[in-house]
Amino acid sequence: MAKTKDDNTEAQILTAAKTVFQTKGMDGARMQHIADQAGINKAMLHYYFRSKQLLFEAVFNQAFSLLAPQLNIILNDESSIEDKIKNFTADYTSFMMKHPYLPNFIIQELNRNEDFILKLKKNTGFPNLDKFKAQVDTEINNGTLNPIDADQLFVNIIALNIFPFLGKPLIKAFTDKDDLDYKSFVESRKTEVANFIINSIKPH
Amino acid sequence: MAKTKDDNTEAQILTAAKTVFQTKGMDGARMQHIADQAGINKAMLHYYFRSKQLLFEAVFNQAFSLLAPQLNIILNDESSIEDKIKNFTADYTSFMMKHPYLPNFIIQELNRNEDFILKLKKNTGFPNLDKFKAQVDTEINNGTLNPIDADQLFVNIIALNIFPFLGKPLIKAFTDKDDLDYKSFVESRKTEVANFIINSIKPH
DNA sequence: ACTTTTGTTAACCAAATGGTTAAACTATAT
DNA sequence: ATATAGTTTAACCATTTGGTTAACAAAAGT
Repeated sequence: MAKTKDDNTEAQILTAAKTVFQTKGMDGARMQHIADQAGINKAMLHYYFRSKQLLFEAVFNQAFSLLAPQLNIILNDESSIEDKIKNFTADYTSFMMKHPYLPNFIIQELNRNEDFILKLKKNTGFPNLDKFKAQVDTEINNGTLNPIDADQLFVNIIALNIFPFLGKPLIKAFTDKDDLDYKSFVESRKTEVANFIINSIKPH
Repeated sequence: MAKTKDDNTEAQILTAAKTVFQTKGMDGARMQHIADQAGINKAMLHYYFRSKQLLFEAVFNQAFSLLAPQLNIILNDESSIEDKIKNFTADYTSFMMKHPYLPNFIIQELNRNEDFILKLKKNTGFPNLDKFKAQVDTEINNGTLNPIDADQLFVNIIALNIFPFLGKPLIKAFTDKDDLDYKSFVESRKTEVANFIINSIKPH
């Protein structure tokens, strides 16, 4: 039984839609498949969400709203850059190990429809780099950080953390790991990645 | 006249199919769209490639065979790790700026069908990490490299280089860049990324 | 010349797909 | 109890989609 114990039908639909959209993508997902997964009639999907597009958007927005708070660890926290990187790397990796389809889903759908992110950007709570950039510049002036462009550093941090979830099949093949090996490989990145970054940007 | 048309209908189809599949993905691509793009009748697609699946595989294999030689820069070249990283970062980024849909296409389709990479792995010329790993270990023993797991280093290198092409819409939104800004941002990564990595792994 | 093979097209087809409808069922309020 | 509003279902519909067919055109053998 894929059916979760949700009392209301709307939530059941969302749960099923999340599973199907995140694994198949918008184009690969089928309304009938979502209905089957939720154990209800296909007409209910339209009764509650009107169209595939609107159901998809509900799922996408929910997925994105899970991601944004994760980024605020690195963007709007009060600790030092070094601590932020350590915390973000550990927290983000833990979080994504629980939601492995999330990164690929978001990346894939944003690439499919570039206009889509404009709507998200209008939301309050859309991640903002201002504070992070100011802090990086301050620490560079203090001499506690090697000179680096804050945007570049930010991209490096998220690249190192997100890529293992995007490129899992590729990395598994290149490094000859099975699923279990890969899990512990990612697990060890919780500290490895932070050390790798800090080693590069901290003077010594 | 005889040359332009007769010579390469098959190639015209492949070119059109490449464009459509790489931008829309397998599920989003339409045979009619590919035929229109190639300026030919839809039945020709089946005449030359039998099915959507086989046409897709032809495109995918061709795309993957473009990627593999790029990786050999870092895997099977004779230079030092430091030079390899510098060369790979510059070359790979230049190459991907010319084929911006390639990374996302490959990642997306490998995630859609995990079995797919098993076929690729059987090909001769599938990237192999053995030499790279041995070299990393040697340089660590020589004291010319800080201790690091070769698999982790490899993933870090490709993550930092590939991610800007996968996450372009996301990064553009976070860092508030238009397409032109983004292009020069990626351009500067040709050296930034190499320096970032080398700074982390070279003793000093 | 003519026969065979290869390339090309328009028309067609069956299945799948997102979406609709009208009727039936359920709970709630009066 | 009965009317009302909300919920659910099976059957249906129009369109899209990958794929086929049969006839036709152009080379290529012979």
